[in-house]
Amino acid sequence: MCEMEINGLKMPESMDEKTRSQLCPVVYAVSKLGGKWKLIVVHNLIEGPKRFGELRRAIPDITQRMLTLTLRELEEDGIVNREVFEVVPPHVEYSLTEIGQGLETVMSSLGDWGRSNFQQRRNAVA
Amino acid sequence: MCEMEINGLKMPESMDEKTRSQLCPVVYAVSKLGGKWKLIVVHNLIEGPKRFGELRRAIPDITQRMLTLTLRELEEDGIVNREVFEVVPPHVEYSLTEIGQGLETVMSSLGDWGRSNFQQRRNAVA
DNA sequence: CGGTATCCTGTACGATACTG
DNA sequence: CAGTATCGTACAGGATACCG
Repeated sequence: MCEMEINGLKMPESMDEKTRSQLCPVVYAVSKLGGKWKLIVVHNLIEGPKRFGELRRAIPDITQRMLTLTLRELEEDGIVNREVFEVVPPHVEYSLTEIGQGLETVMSSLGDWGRSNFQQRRNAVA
Repeated sequence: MCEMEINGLKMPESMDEKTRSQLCPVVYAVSKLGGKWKLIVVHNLIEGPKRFGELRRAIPDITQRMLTLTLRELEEDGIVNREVFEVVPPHVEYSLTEIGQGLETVMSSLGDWGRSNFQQRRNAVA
């Protein structure tokens, strides 16, 4: 289940359970996308590039600080691109890299699940 | 983008941005699956039911306490089923509910992304 | 075996103020 | 506009011990 190939080689049999589980692609993905805001920010960039302020308005509960930190980490992980236009007033645009766009199917399946789960549970109450 | 229907009705136009964003299915999904361990646990139940101890061994870094708490929350959210066999020694089995199984596509796309991202970034270094 | 019950801690996150 | 810089804290999560 948790196979992850490294340079075309499967994980060696000798590898212990712990290291093994840390190389699981799902575990790996979760480690990159964990935290309170990362998926939300990615979600908001799926449609196309957005400026800092646009993201801020689209995610009302996020603080300026957390938006900055989240974007920096996503950038470091090669998920988000940051483009600075040297004008006054400053203009900075964030967009998904190729890797980031690879998350589109994740986001849409997550959205599908959210919708149907929401429905089912509402119906259960009603 | 963040449409979520309630009893077949779209969100009213009058709803403000904040409430609106909280009804986004992606935001909803993330709120149910956030935290350090939920997706990992779900991932481990995709293949089929597992006992408490099996989960514990499959996720070496999780503490007994966090596994319990995580399973309880997943149960409360209708994602995981808990079945107790009244024998000695105790035997408890956890499995995915129908809602939980709906996460299969999420998990597999997440796994796909993890794999390819992992590859791309390794190749970039090499 | 599959848990609770306590106690404790780190850090992820928030609030506020300031700036190029 | 798009950020840092500081400071403060709640709470997610860990360690340990004990139990039916």
